[in-house]
Amino acid sequence: MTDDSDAARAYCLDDQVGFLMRRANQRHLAIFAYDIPDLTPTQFAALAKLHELGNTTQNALGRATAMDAATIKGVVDRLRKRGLVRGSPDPSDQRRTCLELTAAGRALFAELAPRALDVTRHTLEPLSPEERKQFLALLARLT
Amino acid sequence: MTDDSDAARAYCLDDQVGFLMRRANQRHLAIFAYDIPDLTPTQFAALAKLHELGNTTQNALGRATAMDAATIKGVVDRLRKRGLVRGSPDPSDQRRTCLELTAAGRALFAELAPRALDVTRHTLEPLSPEERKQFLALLARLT
DNA sequence: TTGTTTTTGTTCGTATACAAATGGATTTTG
DNA sequence: CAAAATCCATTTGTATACGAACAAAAACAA
Repeated sequence: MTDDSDAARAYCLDDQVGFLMRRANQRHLAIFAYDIPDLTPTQFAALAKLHELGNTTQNALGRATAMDAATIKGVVDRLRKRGLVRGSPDPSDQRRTCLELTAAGRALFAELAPRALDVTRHTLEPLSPEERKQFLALLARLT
Repeated sequence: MTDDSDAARAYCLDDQVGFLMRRANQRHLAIFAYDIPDLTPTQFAALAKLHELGNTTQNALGRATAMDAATIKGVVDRLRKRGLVRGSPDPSDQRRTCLELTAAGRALFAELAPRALDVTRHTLEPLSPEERKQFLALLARLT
């Protein structure tokens, strides 16, 4: 005899999207860390976007990689400290720092890109090719 | 004329599962924070599992909620500080602390459970009922 | 042109996350 | 039983995440 509400009795954590997404993400992060011990997923994302966009502003890179200003700052700081990214003042806007990949940054990205594609493959491995397409299409609509 | 590897040219961050999952999770977390400002998702997960399992050990609760020992400690500490969870030493095993919900914890869970179900609904809102089932089924296989 | 609003980058505070190391308690094993 | 392995909870260190506040610079408005 409980005095729980209906919802309290009906609520099952293991069936909630949030919990499933968190666990799926944990599994993905473990795969990433195993396949690419060199960088964290966010650091690699910043590297990849900087490679894709060419020179960019720090906050713009943050928006392109879905990180807020405070988060992208830390990520860029660590990439700069490792000599993978370089910043120079923007003459047309004194607030901005223009970011670009260093030679080492480009080289590392070229080395890691194929492994990053493997990470995606390994993450989706439990699904059939058809299911992978479905999953990615549905997932993209929840962003 | 670039000297990029094929993979470096083929790599598109926005198409990678990891990036999509991270963004879908961000959207979900924003929905959660809006619908349930009282607790964080992890804190609520711990509350819900403790409600579901009854009295439990701290590490066992961590395993049930997919948090490692260091993470669940912080979560439980904050729940205890707010008087939602109470701990007592386990007489049969001196290493353990037995956790249980307080009356306030049970009351808060009963109040929040229906809203937590709304969070799941809101998160999956962009999908049709059929697509939601598919998505959850596929997602569960990636955990 | 002056005053308002935005944007940029930074800092602070809080909350996950997890690796790694620790000390104490329990269990397993030889 | 004694040694080894395991488990519990904790601590330290690093890395996302994000809200909030900030100063300086730029864009915009009246």
